[in-house]
Amino acid sequence: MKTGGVEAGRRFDQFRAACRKAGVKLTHQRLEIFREIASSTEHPDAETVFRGVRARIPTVSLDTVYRTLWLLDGLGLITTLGPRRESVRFDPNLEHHHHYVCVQCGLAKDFESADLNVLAIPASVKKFGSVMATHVEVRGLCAACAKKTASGRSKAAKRPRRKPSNPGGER
Amino acid sequence: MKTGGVEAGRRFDQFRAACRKAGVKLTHQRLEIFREIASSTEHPDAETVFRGVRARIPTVSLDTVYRTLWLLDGLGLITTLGPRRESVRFDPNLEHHHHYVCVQCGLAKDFESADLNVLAIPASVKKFGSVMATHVEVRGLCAACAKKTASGRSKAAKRPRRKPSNPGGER
DNA sequence: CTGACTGCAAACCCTTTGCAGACCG
DNA sequence: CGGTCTGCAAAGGGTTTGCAGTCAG
Repeated sequence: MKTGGVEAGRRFDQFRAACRKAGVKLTHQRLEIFREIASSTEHPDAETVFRGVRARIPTVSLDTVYRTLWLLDGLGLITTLGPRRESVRFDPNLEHHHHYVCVQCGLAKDFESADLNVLAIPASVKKFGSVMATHVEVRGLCAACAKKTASGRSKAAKRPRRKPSNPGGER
Repeated sequence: MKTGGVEAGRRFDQFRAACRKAGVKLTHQRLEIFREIASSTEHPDAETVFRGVRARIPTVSLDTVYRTLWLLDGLGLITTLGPRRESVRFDPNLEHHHHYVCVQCGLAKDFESADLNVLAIPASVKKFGSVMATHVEVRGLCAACAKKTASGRSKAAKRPRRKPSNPGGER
């Protein structure tokens, strides 16, 4: 399973260009780690990427994989799925509802919408398995963060490694 | 911010009934932990619930909070947000896309849909902050899990504490 | 050559678990 | 009273970091 050669080539160029621009070095490890994740149609975790890369570079270390993955994330070449490294969050709302999530602080708010409860799901999804529920996640910058950010950098300059925010949300 | 007294009362009754039916004891700690999460409009993590409960029961321990939260989850009185305690997963797909997620094994697949890219978001969401993107998450039981489960219990009897599945997805 | 990068191992944080005493029913 | 449940402390597992040697530019 790998993406077409042409597409892949374009992504590699993007990668090189991004590295150059960001002034980061283009190492063998980084190239292979990028290849591994870019060719994956799944959403691997670090360990999985690690195993894949290790097949070609037996000496890579898991930490390098982590470092590189976050680097790629910082360069905007990949993203993360769901909340970045956070603790599990519990939800007392049992109604069918949707979420607004702040991309910066992780604030999560519920909202309801009858329209969104009955979305038309493409037939192609059926091949993955049964459909039990659908849920919309709206991402944006919450009011509080917008205020804070207004007087500073507009892009997240530094990726928040651990605990990017207050888990409880606003309050 | 707390839910109305009447609503809250109903939820407490539900809680008591569920405990009785499940044969679990109704302890002071559990009651307070339930009160804490049920009255929260946020989606607190265990630590946050812990802090709230500790204000009323100074001797509670964080582990009891964890145990109780998972118990409530098992009883169907609360749910968790996003993937349960898993490692961070990286996504090389930068296009606007949506996800199919298996509730059992955590398999995550991408799918695209022009219709879903342009959902009408309720105006009420605006009050939370800016809207940058919307993303639909379809939950269901993937084909592989459905096959496995076919010959056994239909409900998840035991909550998978750690690493509920293979992070890489199918393959 | 030189600063950035890697690998190693130890540190960290969140979460879970074993055990003895406390408590619900 | 008996079986659960709690609190404590220690183990676990994923992720990050400090350091010295290595490599890209």
